[in-house]
Amino acid sequence: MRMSREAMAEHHQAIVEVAARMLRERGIKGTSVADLMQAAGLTHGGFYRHFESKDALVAEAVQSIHDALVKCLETKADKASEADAVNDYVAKYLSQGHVANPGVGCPMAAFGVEAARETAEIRRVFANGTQRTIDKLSAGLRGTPSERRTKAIQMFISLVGAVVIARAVGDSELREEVLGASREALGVSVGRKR
Amino acid sequence: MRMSREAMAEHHQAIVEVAARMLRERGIKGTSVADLMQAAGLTHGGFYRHFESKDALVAEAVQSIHDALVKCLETKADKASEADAVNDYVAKYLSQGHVANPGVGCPMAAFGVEAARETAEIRRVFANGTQRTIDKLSAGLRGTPSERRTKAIQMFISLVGAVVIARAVGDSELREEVLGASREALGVSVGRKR
DNA sequence: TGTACATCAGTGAACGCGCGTTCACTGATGTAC
DNA sequence: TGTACATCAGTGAACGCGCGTTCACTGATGTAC
Repeated sequence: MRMSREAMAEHHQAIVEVAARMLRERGIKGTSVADLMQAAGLTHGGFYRHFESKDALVAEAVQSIHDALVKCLETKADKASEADAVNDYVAKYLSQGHVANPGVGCPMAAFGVEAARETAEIRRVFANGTQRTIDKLSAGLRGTPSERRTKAIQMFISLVGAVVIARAVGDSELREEVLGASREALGVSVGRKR
Repeated sequence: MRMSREAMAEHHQAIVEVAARMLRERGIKGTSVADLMQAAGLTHGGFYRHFESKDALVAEAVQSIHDALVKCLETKADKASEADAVNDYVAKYLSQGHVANPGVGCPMAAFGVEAARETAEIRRVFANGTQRTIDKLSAGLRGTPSERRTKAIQMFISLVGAVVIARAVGDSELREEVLGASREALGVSVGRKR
Protein backbone atom coordinates (compact mmCIF):
# COMPACT_ATOMS: atom_id res chain seq x y z
CA MET A 1 0.00 0.00 0.00
CA ARG A 2 1.06 3.53 -0.70
CA MET A 3 2.95 5.24 2.15
CA SER A 4 2.86 8.88 3.15
CA ARG A 5 5.66 11.16 1.99
CA GLU A 6 6.80 11.26 5.59
CA ALA A 7 6.89 7.47 5.98
CA MET A 8 8.71 7.14 2.69
CA ALA A 9 11.33 9.67 3.71
CA GLU A 10 11.85 7.78 6.96
CA HIS A 11 12.25 4.51 5.10
CA HIS A 12 14.71 6.11 2.70
CA GLN A 13 16.79 7.37 5.58
CA ALA A 14 16.56 4.02 7.35
CA ILE A 15 17.89 2.20 4.27
CA VAL A 16 20.79 4.63 3.91
CA GLU A 17 21.65 4.33 7.61
CA VAL A 18 21.58 0.54 7.53
CA ALA A 19 23.72 0.62 4.38
CA ALA A 20 26.18 3.02 6.01
CA ARG A 21 26.73 0.46 8.75
CA MET A 22 26.68 -2.72 6.68
CA LEU A 23 29.00 -1.37 3.99
CA ARG A 24 31.61 -0.66 6.62
CA GLU A 25 31.10 -3.99 8.39
CA ARG A 26 30.88 -6.31 5.38
CA GLY A 27 32.19 -4.34 2.43
CA ILE A 28 30.31 -3.49 -0.77
CA LYS A 29 30.30 -6.99 -2.27
CA GLY A 30 29.39 -8.43 1.13
CA THR A 31 26.28 -6.27 1.48
CA SER A 32 23.22 -7.58 -0.37
CA VAL A 33 20.09 -5.58 -1.18
CA ALA A 34 17.90 -8.22 0.48
CA ASP A 35 19.88 -8.23 3.75
CA LEU A 36 19.88 -4.46 3.73
CA MET A 37 16.14 -4.10 3.29
CA GLN A 38 15.40 -6.76 5.90
CA ALA A 39 17.62 -4.92 8.41
CA ALA A 40 15.69 -1.74 7.57
CA GLY A 41 12.42 -3.57 8.30
CA LEU A 42 11.27 -3.71 4.67
CA THR A 43 11.10 -6.26 1.86
CA HIS A 44 13.62 -6.22 -0.95
CA GLY A 45 11.11 -5.47 -3.72
CA GLY A 46 10.57 -1.90 -2.59
CA PHE A 47 14.23 -1.03 -2.88
CA TYR A 48 13.91 0.31 -6.41
CA ARG A 49 11.27 2.88 -5.43
CA HIS A 50 14.12 4.56 -3.52
CA PHE A 51 17.25 3.90 -5.59
CA GLU A 52 18.00 3.37 -9.24
CA SER A 53 20.44 0.57 -8.41
CA LYS A 54 22.60 -0.87 -5.66
CA ASP A 55 25.46 1.29 -6.91
CA ALA A 56 23.32 4.42 -6.53
CA LEU A 57 22.57 3.49 -2.91
CA VAL A 58 26.25 2.84 -2.23
CA ALA A 59 27.10 6.30 -3.57
CA GLU A 60 24.42 7.90 -1.40
CA ALA A 61 25.53 5.93 1.66
CA VAL A 62 29.17 6.90 1.12
CA GLN A 63 28.09 10.54 0.93
CA SER A 64 26.02 10.13 4.10
CA ILE A 65 28.88 8.50 6.00
CA HIS A 66 31.29 11.28 5.11
CA ASP A 67 28.70 13.97 5.88
CA ALA A 68 28.15 12.50 9.33
CA LEU A 69 31.85 12.20 10.15
CA VAL A 70 32.71 15.68 8.90
CA LYS A 71 29.74 17.09 10.83
CA CYS A 72 30.97 15.28 13.93
CA LEU A 73 34.37 16.96 13.56
CA GLU A 74 32.64 20.35 13.13
CA THR A 75 30.46 19.88 16.19
CA LYS A 76 33.47 19.00 18.31
CA ALA A 77 35.37 21.98 16.93
CA ASP A 78 32.47 24.27 17.94
CA LYS A 79 32.20 22.88 21.47
CA ALA A 80 35.93 22.93 22.18
CA SER A 81 38.70 24.10 19.86
CA GLU A 82 39.56 22.78 16.43
CA ALA A 83 42.78 21.39 17.88
CA ASP A 84 40.84 19.48 20.56
CA ALA A 85 38.49 18.15 17.90
CA VAL A 86 41.43 16.70 15.99
CA ASN A 87 43.01 15.23 19.14
CA ASP A 88 39.72 13.60 20.03
CA TYR A 89 39.32 12.27 16.49
CA VAL A 90 42.81 10.74 16.52
CA ALA A 91 42.38 9.15 19.96
CA LYS A 92 39.07 7.54 18.96
CA TYR A 93 40.40 6.52 15.57
CA LEU A 94 43.28 4.59 17.13
CA SER A 95 41.15 2.90 19.81
CA GLN A 96 40.45 -0.83 19.99
CA GLY A 97 36.79 0.17 19.81
CA HIS A 98 37.24 1.60 16.33
CA VAL A 99 39.20 -1.43 15.16
CA ALA A 100 36.49 -3.76 16.49
CA ASN A 101 33.53 -1.71 15.23
CA PRO A 102 34.07 -0.75 11.61
CA GLY A 103 30.33 -0.26 11.18
CA VAL A 104 30.45 3.15 12.82
CA GLY A 105 34.01 4.05 11.88
CA CYS A 106 36.09 5.44 9.06
CA PRO A 107 34.95 4.42 5.56
CA MET A 108 38.48 4.69 4.17
CA ALA A 109 39.79 2.04 6.56
CA ALA A 110 36.64 -0.07 6.09
CA PHE A 111 36.27 -0.21 2.30
CA GLY A 112 38.42 2.47 0.67
CA VAL A 113 40.26 0.03 -1.58
CA GLU A 114 37.05 -1.73 -2.55
CA ALA A 115 35.38 1.59 -3.39
CA ALA A 116 38.24 2.31 -5.78
CA ARG A 117 37.07 -0.66 -7.89
CA GLU A 118 33.45 0.55 -8.13
CA THR A 119 31.56 2.98 -10.39
CA ALA A 120 32.85 6.47 -11.25
CA GLU A 121 30.10 8.03 -9.11
CA ILE A 122 31.06 6.01 -6.02
CA ARG A 123 34.72 6.86 -6.52
CA ARG A 124 33.88 10.53 -6.98
CA VAL A 125 31.84 10.71 -3.76
CA PHE A 126 34.49 8.80 -1.86
CA ALA A 127 37.30 11.06 -3.07
CA ASN A 128 35.25 14.18 -2.26
CA GLY A 129 34.55 12.96 1.28
CA THR A 130 38.23 12.26 1.80
CA GLN A 131 39.10 15.78 0.70
CA ARG A 132 36.61 17.27 3.15
CA THR A 133 37.95 15.11 5.99
CA ILE A 134 41.50 16.22 5.31
CA ASP A 135 40.36 19.86 5.18
CA LYS A 136 38.71 19.54 8.59
CA LEU A 137 41.77 17.89 10.08
CA SER A 138 44.11 20.57 8.74
CA ALA A 139 41.94 23.24 10.41
CA GLY A 140 42.97 21.84 13.78
CA LEU A 141 46.70 21.91 13.12
CA ARG A 142 49.32 24.64 13.31
CA GLY A 143 51.56 26.18 10.68
CA THR A 144 51.12 27.72 7.25
CA PRO A 145 48.16 26.44 5.18
CA SER A 146 50.57 24.32 3.16
CA GLU A 147 52.22 22.87 6.28
CA ARG A 148 48.87 22.17 7.89
CA ARG A 149 47.64 20.36 4.81
CA THR A 150 50.72 18.17 4.62
CA LYS A 151 50.47 17.41 8.35
CA ALA A 152 46.77 16.55 7.97
CA ILE A 153 47.48 14.19 5.11
CA GLN A 154 50.32 12.53 7.03
CA MET A 155 48.03 12.19 10.03
CA PHE A 156 45.26 10.62 7.98
CA ILE A 157 47.77 8.24 6.36
CA SER A 158 48.99 7.08 9.77
CA LEU A 159 45.43 6.62 11.07
CA VAL A 160 44.17 4.68 8.06
CA GLY A 161 47.31 2.56 7.79
CA ALA A 162 47.24 1.66 11.47
CA VAL A 163 43.59 0.60 11.51
CA VAL A 164 43.84 -1.35 8.24
CA ILE A 165 46.83 -3.27 9.59
CA ALA A 166 45.31 -3.65 13.07
CA ARG A 167 42.21 -5.26 11.55
CA ALA A 168 44.23 -7.51 9.26
CA VAL A 169 46.58 -8.90 11.90
CA GLY A 170 43.74 -10.12 14.11
CA ASP A 171 43.49 -10.06 17.86
CA SER A 172 47.23 -10.36 18.41
CA GLU A 173 49.88 -8.51 20.36
CA LEU A 174 50.89 -6.90 17.07
CA ARG A 175 47.55 -5.13 16.89
CA GLU A 176 48.19 -3.06 20.00
CA GLU A 177 51.78 -2.49 18.88
CA VAL A 178 50.51 -1.05 15.60
CA LEU A 179 47.99 1.26 17.24
CA GLY A 180 50.64 2.35 19.74
CA ALA A 181 53.17 3.04 17.00
CA SER A 182 50.70 5.29 15.23
CA ARG A 183 49.84 7.11 18.47
CA GLU A 184 53.53 7.64 19.04
CA ALA A 185 54.10 8.89 15.50
CA LEU A 186 51.24 11.35 15.90
CA GLY A 187 52.34 12.44 19.37
CA VAL A 188 49.12 11.51 21.11
CA SER A 189 49.11 11.13 24.88
CA VAL A 190 47.33 7.83 25.18
CA GLY A 191 46.12 7.41 28.71
CA ARG A 192 44.71 10.89 29.06
CA LYS A 193 41.10 10.87 30.15
CA ARG A 194 38.95 13.87 29.35
CA MET B 1 42.88 -37.55 -18.82
CA ARG B 2 45.33 -38.10 -16.02
CA MET B 3 48.30 -35.70 -15.98
CA SER B 4 51.86 -36.45 -14.95
CA ARG B 5 52.96 -35.42 -11.45
CA GLU B 6 55.09 -32.78 -13.12
CA ALA B 7 52.22 -31.31 -15.13
CA MET B 8 49.98 -31.33 -12.10
CA ALA B 9 52.56 -29.48 -10.01
CA GLU B 10 52.87 -26.90 -12.78
CA HIS B 11 49.12 -26.45 -12.91
CA HIS B 12 48.96 -26.11 -9.14
CA GLN B 13 51.59 -23.40 -9.21
CA ALA B 14 49.88 -21.67 -12.15
CA ILE B 15 46.58 -21.53 -10.25
CA VAL B 16 48.26 -20.09 -7.14
CA GLU B 17 50.12 -17.50 -9.23
CA VAL B 18 47.00 -16.42 -11.06
CA ALA B 19 45.17 -16.22 -7.71
CA ALA B 20 47.98 -14.17 -6.19
CA ARG B 21 47.48 -11.57 -8.91
CA MET B 22 43.68 -11.65 -9.15
CA LEU B 23 43.13 -11.47 -5.39
CA ARG B 24 45.15 -8.28 -5.25
CA GLU B 25 43.47 -6.82 -8.34
CA ARG B 26 39.85 -7.73 -7.63
CA GLY B 27 39.71 -8.71 -3.97
CA ILE B 28 38.62 -12.06 -2.55
CA LYS B 29 34.91 -11.72 -3.27
CA GLY B 30 35.71 -10.36 -6.73
CA THR B 31 37.78 -13.40 -7.69
CA SER B 32 35.76 -16.39 -8.90
CA VAL B 33 37.00 -19.96 -9.19
CA ALA B 34 35.87 -20.12 -12.83
CA ASP B 35 37.70 -16.91 -13.84
CA LEU B 36 40.77 -18.09 -11.98
CA MET B 37 40.91 -21.46 -13.67
CA GLN B 38 40.28 -19.98 -17.09
CA ALA B 39 43.16 -17.53 -16.58
CA ALA B 40 45.34 -20.48 -15.60
CA GLY B 41 44.36 -22.24 -18.85
CA LEU B 42 42.21 -24.92 -17.19
CA THR B 43 38.51 -25.62 -16.70
CA HIS B 44 36.82 -24.94 -13.38
CA GLY B 45 35.91 -28.55 -12.66
CA GLY B 46 39.49 -29.58 -11.94
CA PHE B 47 39.93 -26.98 -9.24
CA TYR B 48 38.98 -29.37 -6.44
CA ARG B 49 41.73 -31.86 -7.35
CA HIS B 50 44.12 -29.13 -6.14
CA PHE B 51 42.29 -27.37 -3.30
CA GLU B 52 39.72 -28.35 -0.74
CA SER B 53 37.84 -25.10 -1.25
CA LYS B 54 38.18 -21.55 -2.52
CA ASP B 55 39.14 -20.50 1.02
CA ALA B 56 41.97 -23.04 1.04
CA LEU B 57 43.34 -21.59 -2.21
CA VAL B 58 43.09 -18.05 -0.85
CA ALA B 59 45.09 -19.09 2.21
CA GLU B 60 47.75 -20.71 0.02
CA ALA B 61 47.87 -17.70 -2.31
CA VAL B 62 48.25 -15.30 0.62
CA GLN B 63 51.14 -17.40 1.89
CA SER B 64 52.69 -17.42 -1.58
CA ILE B 65 52.36 -13.64 -1.97
CA HIS B 66 54.04 -12.97 1.37
CA ASP B 67 56.76 -15.55 0.68
CA ALA B 68 57.59 -13.86 -2.62
CA LEU B 69 57.69 -10.35 -1.17
CA VAL B 70 59.77 -11.33 1.84
CA LYS B 71 62.14 -13.24 -0.44
CA CYS B 72 62.39 -10.16 -2.67
CA LEU B 73 63.45 -8.11 0.36
CA GLU B 74 66.00 -10.75 1.32
CA THR B 75 67.47 -10.91 -2.18
CA LYS B 76 67.88 -7.13 -2.26
CA ALA B 77 69.47 -7.18 1.19
CA ASP B 78 72.01 -9.76 0.00
CA LYS B 79 72.93 -7.81 -3.14
CA ALA B 80 73.25 -4.46 -1.44
CA SER B 81 72.76 -3.68 2.23
CA GLU B 82 69.67 -4.25 4.34
CA ALA B 83 69.25 -0.48 4.54
CA ASP B 84 69.30 -0.17 0.75
CA ALA B 85 66.78 -2.97 0.48
CA VAL B 86 64.38 -1.05 2.73
CA ASN B 87 64.95 2.22 0.86
CA ASP B 88 64.24 0.49 -2.41
CA TYR B 89 61.14 -1.17 -0.96
CA VAL B 90 59.78 2.17 0.26
CA ALA B 91 60.48 3.98 -3.01
CA LYS B 92 58.72 1.30 -5.05
CA TYR B 93 55.89 1.03 -2.55
CA LEU B 94 55.09 4.74 -2.86
CA SER B 95 55.34 4.83 -6.66
CA GLN B 96 52.42 5.51 -9.01
CA GLY B 97 53.26 2.13 -10.50
CA HIS B 98 52.41 0.36 -7.27
CA VAL B 99 49.18 2.31 -6.86
CA ALA B 100 48.14 1.47 -10.43
CA ASN B 101 49.19 -2.19 -10.31
CA PRO B 102 47.87 -3.81 -7.15
CA GLY B 103 48.14 -7.24 -8.79
CA VAL B 104 51.88 -7.39 -8.14
CA GLY B 105 51.92 -5.22 -5.02
CA CYS B 106 51.38 -5.31 -1.29
CA PRO B 107 48.57 -7.63 -0.16
CA MET B 108 47.86 -5.52 2.91
CA ALA B 109 47.03 -2.47 0.81
CA ALA B 110 45.15 -4.59 -1.73
CA PHE B 111 42.88 -6.73 0.48
CA GLY B 112 44.04 -6.60 4.11
CA VAL B 113 40.69 -5.43 5.44
CA GLU B 114 38.80 -7.97 3.37
CA ALA B 115 41.08 -10.78 4.57
CA ALA B 116 40.19 -9.84 8.14
CA ARG B 117 36.59 -10.91 7.42
CA GLU B 118 37.56 -14.34 6.08
CA THR B 119 38.32 -17.73 7.65
CA ALA B 120 40.61 -18.19 10.64
CA GLU B 121 43.22 -19.85 8.41
CA ILE B 122 43.32 -16.96 5.95
CA ARG B 123 43.61 -14.48 8.82
CA ARG B 124 46.38 -16.53 10.41
CA VAL B 125 48.44 -16.68 7.22
CA PHE B 126 47.90 -12.99 6.55
CA ALA B 127 48.94 -12.00 10.07
CA ASN B 128 52.01 -14.22 9.90
CA GLY B 129 53.09 -12.71 6.58
CA THR B 130 52.69 -9.22 8.02
CA GLN B 131 54.91 -10.15 10.95
CA ARG B 132 57.61 -11.44 8.62
CA THR B 133 57.45 -8.30 6.50
CA ILE B 134 57.84 -6.07 9.54
CA ASP B 135 60.76 -8.20 10.74
CA LYS B 136 62.54 -7.78 7.39
CA LEU B 137 61.94 -4.03 7.39
CA SER B 138 63.27 -3.62 10.90
CA ALA B 139 66.48 -5.39 9.88
CA GLY B 140 67.26 -2.46 7.58
CA LEU B 141 66.80 0.24 10.20
CA ARG B 142 69.06 1.62 12.91
CA GLY B 143 68.71 1.68 16.70
CA THR B 144 68.00 -0.86 19.43
CA PRO B 145 65.86 -3.87 18.45
CA SER B 146 62.88 -2.24 20.12
CA GLU B 147 63.45 1.08 18.33
CA ARG B 148 63.93 -0.64 15.00
CA ARG B 149 60.72 -2.59 15.44
CA THR B 150 58.70 0.52 16.26
CA LYS B 151 60.24 2.36 13.29
CA ALA B 152 59.47 -0.58 11.00
CA ILE B 153 55.84 -0.65 12.14
CA GLN B 154 55.50 3.10 11.69
CA MET B 155 57.02 2.82 8.25
CA PHE B 156 54.67 0.03 7.23
CA ILE B 157 51.69 2.03 8.56
CA SER B 158 52.67 5.05 6.47
CA LEU B 159 53.18 2.92 3.35
CA VAL B 160 49.91 1.02 3.65
CA GLY B 161 47.90 4.10 4.60
CA ALA B 162 49.29 6.13 1.71
CA VAL B 163 48.59 3.50 -0.95
CA VAL B 164 45.10 2.71 0.39
CA ILE B 165 44.20 6.41 0.30
CA ALA B 166 45.94 6.98 -3.04
CA ARG B 167 43.88 4.21 -4.63
CA ALA B 168 40.65 5.44 -3.06
CA VAL B 169 40.95 9.07 -4.12
CA GLY B 170 41.34 8.21 -7.79
CA ASP B 171 43.56 9.77 -10.36
CA SER B 172 43.50 13.20 -8.71
CA GLU B 173 46.02 15.74 -7.57
CA LEU B 174 45.41 14.48 -4.05
CA ARG B 175 46.87 11.12 -4.99
CA GLU B 176 50.33 12.51 -5.64
CA GLU B 177 50.02 14.72 -2.55
CA VAL B 178 49.35 11.64 -0.44
CA LEU B 179 52.27 9.67 -1.83
CA GLY B 180 54.50 12.72 -1.41
CA ALA B 181 53.39 13.24 2.19
CA SER B 182 54.31 9.65 3.01
CA ARG B 183 57.68 9.97 1.28
CA GLU B 184 58.32 13.11 3.30
CA ALA B 185 57.28 11.44 6.55
CA LEU B 186 59.60 8.55 5.85
CA GLY B 187 62.47 10.80 4.76
CA VAL B 188 62.82 9.35 1.28
CA SER B 189 64.63 11.34 -1.36
CA VAL B 190 62.21 11.06 -4.22
CA GLY B 191 63.97 11.96 -7.41
CA ARG B 192 67.05 9.85 -6.78
CA LYS B 193 67.81 7.44 -9.58
CA ARG B 194 69.90 4.38 -8.84
C1' DT C 1 -15.32 19.96 4.06
C1' DG C 2 -16.64 15.72 1.52
C1' DT C 3 -16.25 12.49 -2.28
C1' DA C 4 -14.20 10.05 -6.30
C1' DC C 5 -10.26 8.58 -8.24
C1' DA C 6 -5.45 8.45 -9.83
C1' DT C 7 -1.01 7.67 -7.86
C1' DC C 8 2.56 4.98 -6.20
C1' DA C 9 5.28 2.80 -1.80
C1' DG C 10 5.54 -1.53 -0.44
C1' DT C 11 4.84 -6.76 -1.12
C1' DG C 12 6.43 -11.13 -2.50
C1' DA C 13 6.93 -14.16 -6.41
C1' DA C 14 9.74 -14.57 -10.25
C1' DC C 15 13.57 -13.48 -13.65
C1' DG C 16 18.25 -14.58 -15.50
C1' DC C 17 22.78 -15.04 -13.98
C1' DG C 18 27.04 -16.28 -11.75
C1' DC C 19 28.65 -18.30 -7.70
C1' DG C 20 31.07 -22.45 -5.18
C1' DT C 21 30.84 -27.11 -5.48
C1' DT C 22 29.79 -32.01 -7.21
C1' DC C 23 29.92 -35.73 -10.36
C1' DA C 24 30.06 -39.20 -14.20
C1' DC C 25 33.22 -39.73 -17.51
C1' DT C 26 37.82 -39.94 -20.18
C1' DG C 27 42.19 -41.55 -21.08
C1' DA C 28 47.22 -40.84 -20.06
C1' DT C 29 50.07 -41.97 -16.17
C1' DG C 30 52.12 -44.73 -12.68
C1' DT C 31 52.55 -49.31 -10.82
C1' DA C 32 52.56 -54.30 -10.14
C1' DC C 33 54.00 -58.35 -12.11
C1' DT D 1 61.91 -54.45 -20.54
C1' DG D 2 57.05 -55.40 -21.62
C1' DT D 3 52.24 -55.85 -20.43
C1' DA D 4 47.87 -55.35 -17.81
C1' DC D 5 45.43 -52.58 -15.04
C1' DA D 6 44.26 -49.35 -11.32
C1' DT D 7 44.63 -44.54 -10.46
C1' DC D 8 43.29 -40.00 -10.83
C1' DA D 9 43.93 -34.97 -13.23
C1' DG D 10 41.19 -32.73 -16.08
C1' DT D 11 36.55 -32.02 -18.57
C1' DG D 12 32.12 -30.03 -18.88
C1' DA D 13 27.37 -30.58 -17.48
C1' DA D 14 24.73 -30.03 -13.53
C1' DC D 15 23.58 -28.90 -8.58
C1' DG D 16 21.46 -25.61 -5.20
C1' DC D 17 21.81 -21.05 -3.84
C1' DG D 18 21.94 -16.09 -3.46
C1' DC D 19 22.57 -12.21 -6.15
C1' DG D 20 20.56 -7.69 -8.43
C1' DT D 21 16.56 -6.57 -10.63
C1' DT D 22 11.60 -6.74 -12.47
C1' DC D 23 6.74 -7.02 -12.12
C1' DA D 24 1.67 -7.70 -11.20
C1' DC D 25 -0.75 -6.58 -7.46
C1' DT D 26 -2.62 -4.04 -3.17
C1' DG D 27 -4.58 -0.41 -0.82
C1' DA D 28 -3.57 3.95 1.72
C1' DT D 29 -2.34 8.51 0.27
C1' DG D 30 -2.67 12.74 -2.18
C1' DT D 31 -5.40 15.40 -5.34
C1' DA D 32 -9.12 17.31 -8.17
C1' DC D 33 -13.61 18.75 -7.95
